[in-house]
Amino acid sequence: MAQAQTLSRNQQIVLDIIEKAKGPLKAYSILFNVQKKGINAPQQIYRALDKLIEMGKIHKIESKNAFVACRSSDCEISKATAFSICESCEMVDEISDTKLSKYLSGFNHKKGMKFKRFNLEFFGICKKCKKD
Amino acid sequence: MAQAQTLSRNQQIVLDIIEKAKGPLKAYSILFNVQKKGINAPQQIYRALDKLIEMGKIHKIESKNAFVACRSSDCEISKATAFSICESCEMVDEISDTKLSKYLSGFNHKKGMKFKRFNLEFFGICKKCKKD
DNA sequence: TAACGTTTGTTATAATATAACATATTTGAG
DNA sequence: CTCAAATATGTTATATTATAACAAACGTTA
Ligand SMILES: [Zn+2]
Ligand SMILES: [Zn+2]
Ligand SMILES: [Zn+2]
Ligand SMILES: [Zn+2]
Repeated sequence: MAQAQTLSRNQQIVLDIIEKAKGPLKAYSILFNVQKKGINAPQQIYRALDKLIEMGKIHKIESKNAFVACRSSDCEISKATAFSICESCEMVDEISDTKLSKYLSGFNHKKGMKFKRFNLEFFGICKKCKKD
Repeated sequence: MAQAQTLSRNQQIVLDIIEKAKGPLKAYSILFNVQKKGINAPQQIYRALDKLIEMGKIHKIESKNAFVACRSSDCEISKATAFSICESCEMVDEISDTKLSKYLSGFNHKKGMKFKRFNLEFFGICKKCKKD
């Protein structure tokens, strides 16, 4: 189980950067952004990322190998995540839709497998990019 | 648009290996398995994989960076994919559920984004692993 | 045949992620 | 408080995944 709230120094640094970002961040771009703060090695980034994911503070966008802050608060500690992803500008938006979440959480596999977690990624072109 | 059916030599070699496999295969493990057939470089594998994905013959399991053959035939050329993944034995099963697929294909984002494609990955422990 | 698109081969390198080990810091039971 | 356990850090090296760039061969089809 993850600790309640207190973040360690590196975890806080990494979380701050991800929360401030307008879009998903990649691990090495985080690394380059924090080298002035004394973090020098990928391990330090990946360890912080792992913990932040466990705590539900951030999510990994699997199709992009990138990380976003959780804005949703009801995504049940990363057990039920859904995102919309613009294929043009790379924008990622966390989808917080109770109906969708319930539908998928209740979905049962024909072959009897009980699911503990899911991740859903939608792709398209966002409104902003359509105008261009 | 992808070509109708004819696969090139390398594409066929790669597809054969993926279809024969019991589970998802990683690009470099495919590479090691085909070196006897004269394929020597990652590029050759990745190029074949890209084309096979376009044609809907295989899918990429994003959370595992691995590839499986399509068994479903109605997954609309990789525009609507869903998988169940065992976190213990790494087994991957393509979910072919019309209701689920329709529900998600019809899902519309509150912010007006129209989706062209989705990928859904469920995680749990499969029946076989539960027995152990 | 000539032109075009597609596939192949090849070398090099970029980007993403983990292993392994030594230290330091925090936490909590006794 | 005090010591032991758990957690976090720093660091070097390496593994894994993926793409860039360029030259040559092949397969259309006009
Ligand atoms: Zn969330
Ligand atoms: Zn966009
Ligand atoms: Zn399929
Ligand atoms: Zn299993």
